[in-house]
Amino acid sequence: MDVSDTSASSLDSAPAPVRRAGRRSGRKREDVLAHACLVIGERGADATRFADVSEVSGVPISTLQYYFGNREDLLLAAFRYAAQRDLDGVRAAAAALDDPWERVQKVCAFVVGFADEAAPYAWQLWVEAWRWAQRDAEWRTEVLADNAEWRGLLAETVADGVASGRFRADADPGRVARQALAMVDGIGLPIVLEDPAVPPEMARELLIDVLARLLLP
Amino acid sequence: MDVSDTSASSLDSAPAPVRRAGRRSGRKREDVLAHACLVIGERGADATRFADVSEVSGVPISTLQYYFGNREDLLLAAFRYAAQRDLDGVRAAAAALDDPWERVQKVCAFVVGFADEAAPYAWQLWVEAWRWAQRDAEWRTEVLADNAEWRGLLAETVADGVASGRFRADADPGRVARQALAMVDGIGLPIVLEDPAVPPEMARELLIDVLARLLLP
Amino acid sequence: MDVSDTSASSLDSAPAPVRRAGRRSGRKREDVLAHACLVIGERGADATRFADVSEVSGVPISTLQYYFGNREDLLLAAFRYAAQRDLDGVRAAAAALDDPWERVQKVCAFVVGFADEAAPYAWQLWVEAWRWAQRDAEWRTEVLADNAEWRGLLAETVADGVASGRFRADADPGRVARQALAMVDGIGLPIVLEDPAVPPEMARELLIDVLARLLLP
Amino acid sequence: MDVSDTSASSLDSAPAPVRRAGRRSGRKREDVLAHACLVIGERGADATRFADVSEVSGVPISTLQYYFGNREDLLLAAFRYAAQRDLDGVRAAAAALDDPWERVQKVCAFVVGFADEAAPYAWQLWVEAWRWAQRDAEWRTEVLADNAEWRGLLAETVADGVASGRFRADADPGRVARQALAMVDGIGLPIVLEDPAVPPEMARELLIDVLARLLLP
DNA sequence: TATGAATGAGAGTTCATTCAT
DNA sequence: GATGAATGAACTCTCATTCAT
Repeated sequence: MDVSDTSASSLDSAPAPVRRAGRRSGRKREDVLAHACLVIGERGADATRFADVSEVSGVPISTLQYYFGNREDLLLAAFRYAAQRDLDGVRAAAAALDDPWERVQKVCAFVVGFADEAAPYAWQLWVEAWRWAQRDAEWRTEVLADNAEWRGLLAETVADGVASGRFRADADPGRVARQALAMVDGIGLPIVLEDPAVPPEMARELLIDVLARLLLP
Repeated sequence: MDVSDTSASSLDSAPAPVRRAGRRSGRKREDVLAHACLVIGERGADATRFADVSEVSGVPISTLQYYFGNREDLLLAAFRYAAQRDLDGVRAAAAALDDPWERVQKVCAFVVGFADEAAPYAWQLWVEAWRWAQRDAEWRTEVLADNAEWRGLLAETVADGVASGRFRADADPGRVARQALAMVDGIGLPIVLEDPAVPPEMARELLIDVLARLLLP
Repeated sequence: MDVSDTSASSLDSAPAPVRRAGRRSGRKREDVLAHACLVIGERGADATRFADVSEVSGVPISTLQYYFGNREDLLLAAFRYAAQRDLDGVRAAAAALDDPWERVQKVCAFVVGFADEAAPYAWQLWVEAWRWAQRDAEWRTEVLADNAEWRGLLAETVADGVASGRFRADADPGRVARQALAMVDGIGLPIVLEDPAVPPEMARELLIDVLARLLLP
Repeated sequence: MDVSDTSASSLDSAPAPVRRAGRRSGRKREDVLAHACLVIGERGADATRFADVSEVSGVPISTLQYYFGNREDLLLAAFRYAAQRDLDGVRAAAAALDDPWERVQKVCAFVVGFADEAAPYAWQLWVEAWRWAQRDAEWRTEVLADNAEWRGLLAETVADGVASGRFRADADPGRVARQALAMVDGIGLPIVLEDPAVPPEMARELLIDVLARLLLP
């Protein structure tokens, strides 16, 4: 649980920033954010100090403040970065699949960490974001917008499947997307807590079962 | 968002402790915990200071420490208190219902705050507990045990319904309980965030729809 | 260095109170003081809390306060107890010796811990007393009086030796007593610090050498 | 006994830092340490709070912590500073004297505060250091090293005197140094306590008498 | 642009002490 | 006479932030 101890495991393996930003400073900024996400996932947002991010990213504290201003601004920037990155990732992964049923499963699996492409600490960052969104308007906007993106992604896929006849004709894309998202969020809980009563394999199966009842003819 | 400002709204309406404990200190202890739960729900556990609980409950800081020792121990005690209280509440509410289908709906509705008997901030406390459980073994144990209780409650009801023929004969109580719980946890999210895309009434309907597909013949 | 850890070594072996006080409470009081001395020697007076003495002696904190009043009063009482006990001890030990030269050595050896009769932590308690005496009038009085006792004891012995011809005729009892006491106090330092440059055996020899130069013909 | 009251007497007369360090912070750091030594000497190390040093030195508490980290580290740094300063002082004073006998007296007189060059509270700081050294390994190392320096200084001087024939030919520098140091430490006690039975002039004379017996032919 | 130095605000914790029984 | 409950005071320490360079 200690960042400095896990340096060998995950915090050092910050995924290389996805897009090659033009400006050099943008490059460094993204690097910092990727590291910040790791710290947030590891410690939790409330417990994430400038000092932590500084230590992990190698960037001096005052430089972090120069870049991001507030501590809270840094946190929000990190969440925005992660949200975008995850969305980019899942879109890329989904685009490679033709079958709507497989696409739905991929999208759902992504957040919870089933998929290999899943970003580290994706679900933990989600929980952190929820918490802040409950109490901060700016975060709330951000989270709701992100939620809408995911919902749209799912709805679109569902609509595809309905159109192609792969899914039940009476499946309402918007409704099912909301239900699927809820299932995903809910089934993620025991996974992250490593609840022995709901091992990952069972969780996946239970999730897919619900999805099937909602979608498959 | 400020506790002292909202004192008129909810923080003062600490629910009267349920059982009249024999010891005077036990009485006061529970009172403090009820108040602490309100603060935690309002501010979040990380942001809950001794000073906040002291102010809201009227008990001096050093007395809080005398009672609970650590700040973290206070937090954990509050969660334990809330978990037990909610469980007691939902059990009482469910016991009054004969129809398994209505019982299932009542139990599910309880957590998310649909039901009138629902404890204040029940869902917020849940999220807080999840977060801590991710990083603290003691919390994890507590949360998993509590999860098991709810799962058991649901499974039991499902089994009743299957036995009475109210539910589909092929409904596996354990499986459905896990799925229902996931759905409840997941659908709570947009409710708490007051996501305009998923208003409470829709959330309830979407939840019940899934439950119906899982249970009803 | 931890009291609770050394419970097996020394803190439990509180020497049985010397005199059989008439009152039962006096008995318990002495017992507490003997324990308090151990804690003071182990931790230092400043770091000696009511809680420590309570834990070691088994007497509740409020009872300690009921007995001794202030924390400082407890400390002072403990020092008085130890000082008297040590003085009683060394007088008894010295009385058993006929030869003044042996008596002098016995008295000197007592404080530093050479002698078997030496009380536990005698020297540590001395240092603690010095420190407090520098800043507190009451302690100062106590320490000076105790110093005078030891000086008198030594002077008396020196006078005996001079009278009996065992010591140099020109040895001034008062002067030599002061010098001997200084030597004792000074040579105790490396012993307590376990200075490898001045092992106990060497310390004893160096001390006796000086005494010999002062006293022997 | 109160620092704020005695500000006019001694605490304001912080000796100007000896060497003009290059860095500005080094300058300020030394200044703080000089002040800290005064507080420690006045109050005792255990009773020395950040607030005291802050008030006397005019440096904010958080800055003290920024400089030294811990309270204990501040204390240790202060002792190191004082030890070095005293050693430098006595070496300078001794270097000015040709006669070994005078040099020995000067060195011995220094610690106890006879000499004019003596640092304020030198002996009090010694006692504080002893106490901590009994219970803390780091302090012990420091104190033993410092002790060794003083012993070496004395032994060197004795060897000089023996070589020059000023001292007895059979005087063993190492032995005599140990004995002299013990005498110095021991005779300092009544001086600091202002024991009326051993006024400073008598203490000095008693000390020199012993030294003479050890060294002079 | 980037960074080290410095500092104020705030929090947890310890501990002696008071009070009621 | 003896003891548990309760509480205020004091202190250390962490951390975000400001300022100067």
